[in-house]
Amino acid sequence: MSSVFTERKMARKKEYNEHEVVEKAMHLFWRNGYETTSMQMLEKEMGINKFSIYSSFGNKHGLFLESLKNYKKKVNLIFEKFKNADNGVEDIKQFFYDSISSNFKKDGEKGCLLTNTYNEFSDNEDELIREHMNTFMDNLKLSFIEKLQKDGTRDEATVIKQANYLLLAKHGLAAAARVNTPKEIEDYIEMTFVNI
Amino acid sequence: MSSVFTERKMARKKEYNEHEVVEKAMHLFWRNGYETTSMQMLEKEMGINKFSIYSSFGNKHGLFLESLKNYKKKVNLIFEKFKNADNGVEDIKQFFYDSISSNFKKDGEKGCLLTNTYNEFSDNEDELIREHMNTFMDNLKLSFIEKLQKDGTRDEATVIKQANYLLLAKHGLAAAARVNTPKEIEDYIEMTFVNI
DNA sequence: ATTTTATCTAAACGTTCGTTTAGTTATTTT
DNA sequence: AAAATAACTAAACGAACGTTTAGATAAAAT
Repeated sequence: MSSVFTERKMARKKEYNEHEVVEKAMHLFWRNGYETTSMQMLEKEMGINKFSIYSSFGNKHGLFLESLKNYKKKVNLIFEKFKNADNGVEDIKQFFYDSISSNFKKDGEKGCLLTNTYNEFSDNEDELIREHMNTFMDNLKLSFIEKLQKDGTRDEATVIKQANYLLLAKHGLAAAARVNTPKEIEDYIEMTFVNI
Repeated sequence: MSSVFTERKMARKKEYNEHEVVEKAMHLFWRNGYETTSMQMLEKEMGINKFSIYSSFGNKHGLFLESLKNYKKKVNLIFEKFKNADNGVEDIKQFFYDSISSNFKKDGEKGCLLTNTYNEFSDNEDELIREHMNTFMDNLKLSFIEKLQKDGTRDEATVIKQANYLLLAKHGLAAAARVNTPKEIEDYIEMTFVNI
């Protein structure tokens, strides 16, 4: 990744790896959300000084954006698997399972970082964050539509309606994953796909 | 309501009505959440001085609890209608519609205050808040179970599974109502009940 | 070997937060 | 009318926030 700023000739090596500290920051943001995570907590979790954070990422907001990008990379692995699969609606269900399995509390993480962020910033005018969220949601919806069109014989209206339904279900699922057990989530996914 | 503290003989009348200012505080908390709402904003919205807030409600947390109670009163009107109805599963669907209709953006409110609070405090150790949330969720689930048992011929396992499903759907719905349109929400509710 | 400069630590910055206090005003009690 | 006191205004409190700065350290360039 290297610094987000223009590279200069270096006089002293960085004692930390930027990718590693972003990974740690991401997990902290994931556990606590943006506002609740303080620079002091980040300093401790990332194991580097505030100055180092600022020189590498500009400010807290810049660090959060890098954390989001880092999270998106992981999500994209699942998303690519989903798009490359070829079992129609069954792929969507599998995608739900794959998404949720990564949403579970390895070390206190709650739900999906992207969905949490979408909710935390829903009434916020932060353009950069909204851009991240909207492209993510749009991509998801388009993929659902594509899968639904390829599979079975749905008319256009049904495809749109079911895609909307699945998008909301996915959103609700990620929110619910914050407070429900894997078993409850599993039942929910199965129920969701009975009528798709 | 009167003050949350013991009543004393008064030397000067309060120039505000406590119920009215709680109503205003509730709407502000609803729009912004607990942490994002500052005492300064509350002061302005409620139209009274900080001192008055503290003498009436103790602190920000006390004011929030009063706001939650106030919100619950409104929710309970819908909830009572639901419990007193006698059309089985159809009542649950109507309850979803009734709940959601109150979640829409009259003046920028986002979703359901109780669900928002449940999410905002999900990793918080605040006993009083958790108590509010848990009793609310438990009551909801019990009511769903009761309705499902009375209606049709479901076995015990199916009742439990469907009640869990509906609870998650309701939770997800309230979260989704923050960022989706009424039309999308309506489609979602209809889809939800196809296989119940 | 000396100079230069990026990175480090640690302290301090100005704001804003929730909360409290000091002093004034208005109403009740004597 | 005077005394007592609850409710008011406005200023101040300490703590925590995100951010910046001053000075020490270490590696590259000369």
